[in-house]
Amino acid sequence: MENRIEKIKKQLHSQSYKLTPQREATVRVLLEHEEDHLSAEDVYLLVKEKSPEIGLATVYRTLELLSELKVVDKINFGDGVSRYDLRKEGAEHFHHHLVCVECGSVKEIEEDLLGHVEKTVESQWEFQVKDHRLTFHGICKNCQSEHD
Amino acid sequence: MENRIEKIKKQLHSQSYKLTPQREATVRVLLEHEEDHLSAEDVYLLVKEKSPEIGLATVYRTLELLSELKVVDKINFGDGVSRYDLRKEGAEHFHHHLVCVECGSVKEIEEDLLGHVEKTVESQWEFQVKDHRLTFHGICKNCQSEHD
DNA sequence: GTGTCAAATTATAATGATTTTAATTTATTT
DNA sequence: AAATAAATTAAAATCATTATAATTTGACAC
Ligand SMILES: [Mn+2]
Ligand SMILES: [Mn+2]
Ligand SMILES: [Zn+2]
Ligand SMILES: [Zn+2]
Repeated sequence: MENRIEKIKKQLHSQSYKLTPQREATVRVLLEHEEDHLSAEDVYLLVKEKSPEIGLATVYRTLELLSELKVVDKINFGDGVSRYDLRKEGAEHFHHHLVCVECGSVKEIEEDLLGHVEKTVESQWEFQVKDHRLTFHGICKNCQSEHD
Repeated sequence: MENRIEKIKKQLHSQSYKLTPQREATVRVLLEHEEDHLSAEDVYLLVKEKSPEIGLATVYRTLELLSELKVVDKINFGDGVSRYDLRKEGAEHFHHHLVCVECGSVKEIEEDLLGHVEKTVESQWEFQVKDHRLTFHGICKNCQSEHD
């Protein structure tokens, strides 16, 4: 944890941003909820528990900043809000998601899986791939068993 | 064109919805801009050219309805608006997108490409895939040549 | 240490996309 | 033709996000 924060601090400094108390509190919440997909409001409420004086606008600005630095990825599952997802430690690309259309659960896939597909895209479509967003919609393991 | 509209009409009827003049006008706009990725507002303005009496709320409701029927897919490229994308004729799955981070252009890939990956997801993660969303972010052919 | 400046934050107001509401119109059934 | 349900309109409301103005913080110069 402290280790990850140190790294993020250095990333901020390298672009001459500071790790303010508000930013640190926000990062801590993100680290403590790494599996989740929190909205700005969600993050705000969680940060407020430990740092009640923080403002919602600051959380928004911090998340935007972390997004520019690629510390988090901003994603959208189609409900009306943006969600913020920490990059996995040392990950080159954004990870994938499995969204269950029955129960709404979201599972993560950290394996890349797209190496071959990206090579095809680069050669067939002459498009130089930098990153990807992949989400599968379907029935999760749980909901499958409940069905029959 | 008339052929596609007939099909959509039948899809609506099968769920006991009607193809009202407003709905037809909206579908026509979508068909005439199949390559584009129009926002609700975009669609509204285009429909208004031929049917000036239509209301924005109707366009929203129509797009929502078409989305439920899987005639269109609602997507989000990270700017603040939802965009509505017609399913390709007879397509089983949603098509993929190549978004250029330099110029913002969006290109479509109709080939599926994910067959193998989906098999892996089904067996390794025991997740029954129904559909997918895949977007690549990178440098388009045009912007590549301008670079050097 | 005190003054100065830029960056960051706060509280609040504004914006803009989308949804809801109430009244009206249209189409369908009796 | 009257009754009923579905769809639409115009307007207001909602809600996520962004902008604004005033205040605070922290680094640096004197
Ligand atoms: Mn995730
Ligand atoms: Mn498309
Ligand atoms: Zn499920
Ligand atoms: Zn480009």
